Amino acid sequence: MTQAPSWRRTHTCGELRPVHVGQTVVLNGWVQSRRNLGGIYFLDLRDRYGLTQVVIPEALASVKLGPEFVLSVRGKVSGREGSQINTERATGGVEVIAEAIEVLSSSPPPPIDLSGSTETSLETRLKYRYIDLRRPQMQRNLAHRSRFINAMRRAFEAQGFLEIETPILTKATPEGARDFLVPSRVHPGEFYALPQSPQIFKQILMVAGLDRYFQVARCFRDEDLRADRQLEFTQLDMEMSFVEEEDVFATWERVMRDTFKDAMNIELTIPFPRMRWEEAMERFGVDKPDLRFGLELHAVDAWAKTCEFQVFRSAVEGGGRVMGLTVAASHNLSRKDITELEGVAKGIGAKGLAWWKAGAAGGSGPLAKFCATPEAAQALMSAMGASEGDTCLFIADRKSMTRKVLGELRNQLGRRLDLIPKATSATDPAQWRFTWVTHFPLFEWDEDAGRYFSAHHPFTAPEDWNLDGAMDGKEPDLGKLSSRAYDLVLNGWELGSGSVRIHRADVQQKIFSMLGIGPEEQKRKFGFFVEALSQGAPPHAGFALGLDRTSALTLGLDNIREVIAFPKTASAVDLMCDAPSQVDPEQLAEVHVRSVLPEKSAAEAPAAPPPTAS
RNA sequence: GGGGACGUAGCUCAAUCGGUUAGAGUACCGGCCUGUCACGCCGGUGGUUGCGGGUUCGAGUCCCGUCGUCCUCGCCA
Repeated sequence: MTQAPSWRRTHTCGELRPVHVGQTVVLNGWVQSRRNLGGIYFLDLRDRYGLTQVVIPEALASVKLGPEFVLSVRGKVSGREGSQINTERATGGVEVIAEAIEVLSSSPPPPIDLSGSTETSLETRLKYRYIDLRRPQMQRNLAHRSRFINAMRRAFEAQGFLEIETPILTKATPEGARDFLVPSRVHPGEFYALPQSPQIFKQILMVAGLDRYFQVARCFRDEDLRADRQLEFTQLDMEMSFVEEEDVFATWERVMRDTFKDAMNIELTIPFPRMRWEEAMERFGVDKPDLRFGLELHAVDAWAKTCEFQVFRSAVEGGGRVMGLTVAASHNLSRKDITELEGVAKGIGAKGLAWWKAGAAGGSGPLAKFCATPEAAQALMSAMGASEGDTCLFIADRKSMTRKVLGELRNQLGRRLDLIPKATSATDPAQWRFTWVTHFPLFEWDEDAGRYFSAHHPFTAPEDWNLDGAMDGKEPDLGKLSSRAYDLVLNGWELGSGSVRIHRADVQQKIFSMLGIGPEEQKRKFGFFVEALSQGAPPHAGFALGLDRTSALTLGLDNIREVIAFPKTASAVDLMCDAPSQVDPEQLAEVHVRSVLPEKSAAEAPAAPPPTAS
């Protein structure tokens, strides 16, 4: 009795080389393309590892083989000579002469072009994600992400960190983003929340003496989506005890250096620069500066205060700022460019955009008449760091608006004027400009709510443990307090954030009070946490890095959907499985929940749902 | 919640100022082809122009509504 030959592969589709010539092999994979020349018939078989050309002999030419059919091909490896060699392909020196073909699975023509000749809409890609993910580009993206995360894991383990899992079903957190709620079947009327981050748990792990924790943690925030934001996202979360900022920075710098080397063969230079939040805002207008180009903001308040231009003077006298950007003459910024930039500025909320073509003799443009004297012109050029013929752009407004507008203009000009240097090679470390931004404000005023909120989160240590006298019963200006929160910024993207934490129960309670959370509410929502802090909490600090963003950025992509296997659309829908969706009334009853739809939807509810496109 | 862009064949797109039977490439099907590798050549199938209403002699095109996708502001401790 003879055993039927197995369909199982002996090699992958990216594996065969001239050294295998003469061997009988079995390949498994998807039909990428067919080229039937009549007397000879070629087929490319694809799997995650590559493409291999298969030659179909006459005897097998009648087997129906459509694109994306899944095959097992048994055959002999044959060498290719001269012009037959495909130098574009790793397996191009060989081909497999098929002796037997088994169709493991068939397929209709795919709705997504897998040859790479046309770009399919994201909508179709997400609906048929299982086909989209067959594309080599997507497989490369996911492989890169996997390598990157695993390299980080090794780097943390090498530094003595323990990977510890924390709950997904947890307690709703007041403050911050909207929670996803999960009704409890066992406890009618009560809800779990999905974690916005493992924040409280990792701090408690420090209280528990675990000393060094990390986790690849899924986080959930029920807020609107963006190209760089999903409802659920992944962080490399960590926390460490008996440390301060510099210890956290040094740990992460080693991790990033090792990870970039390991996953991408890039030699990062460490340490990364540090700058206080105030410095970042003053020099770049944003808290996540792109350091790949200059074009820094210049303060011209002193000049503005004494000039004849009423808009500038009143801005400064009213407590605002006058600042500007200097665009080198070589960029030939046109009137049309300036008009467009003014549109951008107004879109953000600026009242206008003043400009001046710098010149010792007064220059030109709307500001020229205020620079009529050589002294005034010279002083403005000096304040703006401008040379003859440079174009200066000015915003005069409230401090925060001035920075915000110029920060955005700076970023746009960076792109429009091509100020970002091109990488000299794939492993050029100069294209990765990291920086730490430190000492963010502790609180931010919320106009609508009429109260202060934590700028980072309420567990962030203040720069001054005495809270500028608040611990002694005084009442400081909350808007002026600095925190020990920090961000890691790469090329203008916020990769992650963290802080030194409050390890003192009394300070934690004081912060809650400052946020308007009274003793009762504190006890109900954070009682267990404050109690933990009061029972031997070590000083500790931590950080969390957004892995979706980091994976995308290190692949040169600006949309995190390209590094997430099953992402959601801008309206938070999973197009493949059509989630969210209605559930059976029995299911709702079981968890003691009844839907109360908004007016409009409620009126439509009895009608049949519209048919979905098929 | 606000703003902008888009929605036409399985896929990617075109269709002038509102005017003939809505086209092309690709895919698919059939035929030819012995060295292709996005094979080539010939032929063919394929459309409720997202959906609903309106204006008009006439709507893919204009108007209103609605649904969906993308970007963005708000939001995202």
